Amino acid sequence: MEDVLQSLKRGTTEVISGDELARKLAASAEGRRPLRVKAGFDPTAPDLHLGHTVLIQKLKHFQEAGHQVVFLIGDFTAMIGDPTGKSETRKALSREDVERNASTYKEQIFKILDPGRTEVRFNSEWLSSLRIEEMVRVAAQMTVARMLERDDFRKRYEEERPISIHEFLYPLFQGYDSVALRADVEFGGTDQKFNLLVGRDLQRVYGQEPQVVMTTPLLVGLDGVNKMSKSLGNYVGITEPPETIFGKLMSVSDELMVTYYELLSDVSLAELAALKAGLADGSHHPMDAKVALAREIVARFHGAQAGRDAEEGFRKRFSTKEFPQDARRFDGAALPGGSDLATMVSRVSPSFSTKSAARRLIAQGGLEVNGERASDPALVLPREGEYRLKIGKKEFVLLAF
RNA sequence: GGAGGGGUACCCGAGUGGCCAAAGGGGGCAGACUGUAAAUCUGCUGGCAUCGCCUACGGAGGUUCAAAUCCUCCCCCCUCCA
Repeated sequence: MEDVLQSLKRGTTEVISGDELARKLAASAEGRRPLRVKAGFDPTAPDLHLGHTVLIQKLKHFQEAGHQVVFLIGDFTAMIGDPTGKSETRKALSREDVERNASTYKEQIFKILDPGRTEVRFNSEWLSSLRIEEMVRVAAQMTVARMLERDDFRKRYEEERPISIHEFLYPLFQGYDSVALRADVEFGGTDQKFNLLVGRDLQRVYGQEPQVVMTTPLLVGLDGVNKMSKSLGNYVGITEPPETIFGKLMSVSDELMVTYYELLSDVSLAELAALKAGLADGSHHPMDAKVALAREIVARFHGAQAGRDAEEGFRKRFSTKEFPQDARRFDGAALPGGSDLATMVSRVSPSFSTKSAARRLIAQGGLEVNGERASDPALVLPREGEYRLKIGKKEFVLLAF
């Protein structure tokens, strides 16, 4: 029992409260009633990345302990707009958009979660028909002063930046979701803490036992500074190709690698401690540790074989500097006659898509043709045979005439 | 309803008639170094091209030999007072 509790708490930042969780678990075991564990997601961005999986891994742990996961898609709350920071009004999603995004979600989360123990719900189910009287009742539970306790609201208020009224509704609706779902536990990132606590308050008002609130850390993105997010481009998407995931993970700093081990890996706490010790005294090479991590993550989403293949491809490409077998092919016939290197690169590479950019790249020594650096942008290659192009650091293309 | 502040390149932010394709920082890209790390150093960072040309400082007009900078109208954002 104690072991279960510890494993469920592992990796969380905060549990409010641990005692309540223990009590609920005990009651659950006794009454053979699984706990309802809720986590909410925004339907506008169905591309999950590793940052989301920190939380999903936790849900999985609950599932493995026999509990019921409720995967809530906030389709209604998304329609009124997400209050994070900017004043960009979200365009309303059509029913079809939401449905499509939801199925993408399912496809992705079921790489980790067990579909048989996962309930997928939409909050429009109860929110879109919520009577205005009911809404007033909900809103009456909250004061402006308390809202302003929330970190981002307070900051914006102090800095005299605008806060719209509807942003105040967001936490209320999220809390109401917990009432509607009769949640026993709610998970969220640490930035969700306030919202999660509102759920407790509302549940009390509705005569329910308050949910236990569990928060997970926000995963830092590949840049090592900002939280992982798609819009910042510092993410690893779980549907990305194996070699992309592998390559991205290999390029993180050693420091960040340790963080990733802590939050993403399945290695035990003991193994993790051993790893850290090894890194510290130099007996374990950081790159080996990084390879192992990358392999594990790739395997999680693409299978063990894909993990091994990605590792091998990576080693060949970068350690032995071998031209990759699976390099993208580009048909030389698509190039205009008499194309110089700059024109060629601009047509072939999505990263250097203007002639100016291509010219700069080449002049700076970022292009290799058949293993030789080619630094004259005006050079014209004979239109015959095949050329192995290395464009910049990461792009390999086989150009064939 | 009234008063004031503001919209500059991917982002932040300087620039108030020519020396402005626009300081500085961040980010990004490339090179060196490496473990395709990180840190560091160096260079580049609107487009097309042989001098040069085109596009660009919220939008549309105007003044001027010359406008991000001055004038007019419009759009948008923010703050304060009521």
